Amino acid sequence: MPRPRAFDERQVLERAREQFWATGYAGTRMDDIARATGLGKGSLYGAFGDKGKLFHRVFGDWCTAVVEVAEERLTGGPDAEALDRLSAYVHLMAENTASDTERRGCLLAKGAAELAQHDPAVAGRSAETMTALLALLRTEIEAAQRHGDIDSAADPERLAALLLTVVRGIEAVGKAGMDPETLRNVADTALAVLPGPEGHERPATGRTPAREN
Amino acid sequence: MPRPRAFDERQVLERAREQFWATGYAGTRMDDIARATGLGKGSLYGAFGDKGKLFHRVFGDWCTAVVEVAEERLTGGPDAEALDRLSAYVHLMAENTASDTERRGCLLAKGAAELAQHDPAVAGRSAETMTALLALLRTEIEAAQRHGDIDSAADPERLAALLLTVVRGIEAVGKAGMDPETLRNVADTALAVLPGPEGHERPATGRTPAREN
DNA sequence: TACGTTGTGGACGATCCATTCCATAACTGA
DNA sequence: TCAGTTATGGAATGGATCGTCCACAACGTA
Repeated sequence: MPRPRAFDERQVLERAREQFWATGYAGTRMDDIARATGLGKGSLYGAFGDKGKLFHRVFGDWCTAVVEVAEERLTGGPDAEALDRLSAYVHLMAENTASDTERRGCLLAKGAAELAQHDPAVAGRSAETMTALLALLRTEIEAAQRHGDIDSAADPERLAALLLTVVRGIEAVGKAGMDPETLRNVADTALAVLPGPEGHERPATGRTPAREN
Repeated sequence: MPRPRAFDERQVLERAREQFWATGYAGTRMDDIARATGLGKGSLYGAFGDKGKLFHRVFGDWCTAVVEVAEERLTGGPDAEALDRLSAYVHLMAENTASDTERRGCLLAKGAAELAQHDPAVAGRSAETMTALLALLRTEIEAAQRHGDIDSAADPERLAALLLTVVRGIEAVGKAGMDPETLRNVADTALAVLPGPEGHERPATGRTPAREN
């Protein structure tokens, strides 16, 4: 019986995300979001509560999406392809950062940097996300170890933590201004230095002939 | 002939840095800085210009300090100890993040995350800083290669980029909520997977017996 | 078709914040 | 001691911003 909403909630959240992403939490005005989404303030506040609640909603959805992307790329395949999946995932993350020409970085990192210290909800959500990513990486590393692509004497938890750190680090140095080519190389190198099965040296750490500096 | 300043500029900048560090750029009010430093607004504006200029000053000083710390730890020693210096540096950075109980992260990362996209000065300064750190790491890796501690077939530029990414990544995942013990382990693991001289396996990637999960 | 309920969007009020202003203080050189 | 110059700090200002409010719109139901 009531009047139905004239907007698509999903789309509004997307626009709001773009705005927070572009200008941060404190730097984003509710008027900006109203303009970006086409909604009036009344609808905005009526549907999502205040600025903080809206951000938490956007941030939470983003964290969920980050984990989902990792799940899609990493889970559900034969052990024989586990290393390939890991490689594809790390390269995908590097490519995302490398091609982020606006240098917005990741909303997760940006939001955590700005708010984690003072907002327990943001801190908790980002910690959860890290834990989830870590678990996914660890599972794949164990799979690769079973198949003999990674030294089974290595601690999968430690290697997973290292890969996660590299992935998040790529994002950080990308935002700090490192050039895209180097970012891609970092992904290569990180995968190349993973300890291979004992006695088998992996070659990919080698110098890139095309580079002159 | 003029009235002399009643404050120590260095100390004021330190306090201002603490404030920006704690609450970010947009989240810091000039009143906060006035209270934190004990200065009146007149003195503050008279001495440092506006909020933006003050932040640039603080940010620039911090970048300089970051590079200086790296220089102190990394440069000027025999090749035989280059790997030790690298190890000490990476562990120091991990320790800094691990012991940052307030989870403020690094002002460089925080400032870059918040402002690099819109403030060319911040973007440029952080990029410079990355380049300087990269060069320092590369030099030490080359030294370690000369001494035979790192496989001389590996590209020092790539390894340097990887280490820098790990160092900045430790900071990022630390802020995102990863526990200190894991952060320290990441530093260990990153150093352990550096390609040793050919044929010599490095053992430190192994599982940690004390861990039960 | 009339009514009740909820959505809509822009105007409004209260607050906040960066910056300026100014009366006064502190100091030096004459 | 006096004059000139800069520092000081708090009040004032002007603009921005969050959240509320309200008159009106749209829809289902009786």
